[in-house]
Amino acid sequence: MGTVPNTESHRRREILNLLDRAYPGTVQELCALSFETPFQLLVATILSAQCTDERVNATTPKVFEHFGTAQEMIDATPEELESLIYSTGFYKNKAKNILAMTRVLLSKYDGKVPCDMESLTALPGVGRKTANVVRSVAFAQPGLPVDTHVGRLSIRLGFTKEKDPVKVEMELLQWVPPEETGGLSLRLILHGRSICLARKPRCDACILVDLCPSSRFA
DNA sequence: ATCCCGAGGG
DNA sequence: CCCTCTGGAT
Repeated sequence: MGTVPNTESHRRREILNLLDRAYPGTVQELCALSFETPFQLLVATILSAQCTDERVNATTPKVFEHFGTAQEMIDATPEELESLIYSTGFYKNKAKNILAMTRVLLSKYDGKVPCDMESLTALPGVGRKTANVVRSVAFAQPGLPVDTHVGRLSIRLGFTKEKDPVKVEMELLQWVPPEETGGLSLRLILHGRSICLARKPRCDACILVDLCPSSRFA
């Protein structure tokens, strides 16, 4: 037989292993958003657009104090919600989307968050990235959120040449084990924020230098 | 100035 | 595919 070792698949596997070691923990532990239910994670993720997790976590306790479930959220007025989430930015869109999304949850899903991709992305204000966060973190389902970091690092690491987030996701799903998709996304985000910066990647401090085709030491 | 776990509309 | 929506931290 003498199967020739697939060096590319080995390289990818080694990158996943190194990321696991550098950023250990379960998907739930790696997710920086604080939440208690799928509904709360969904709201927190909508709020996280162009906003730090830290600010989202400073905001959600006050929101969930009165509007922690779909049944409670439906009673919030747009103005009330807007003022509560104001500091997360895009507050008008976010408030409108959260309320519209809540209405659909109540009318179609008995107030519960669905876990399949089609139902999730059909919700107002819920795109593919948000749906993948909810699936992988709240439901422990396969899901690979591709944000700006995941997209950038995927190109630099030679995982893809695509820039479209959906295409990046599709390519990664072809070889990343389903149970590792959520964790990989979170680890790439953490690595992108701390080391593989958009402007000045800190290759000198990167644990992946030897495996990265874009390293300045490559 | 630039970045922070985006989504919808034209 | 481009634009818009937005405040806060650095």
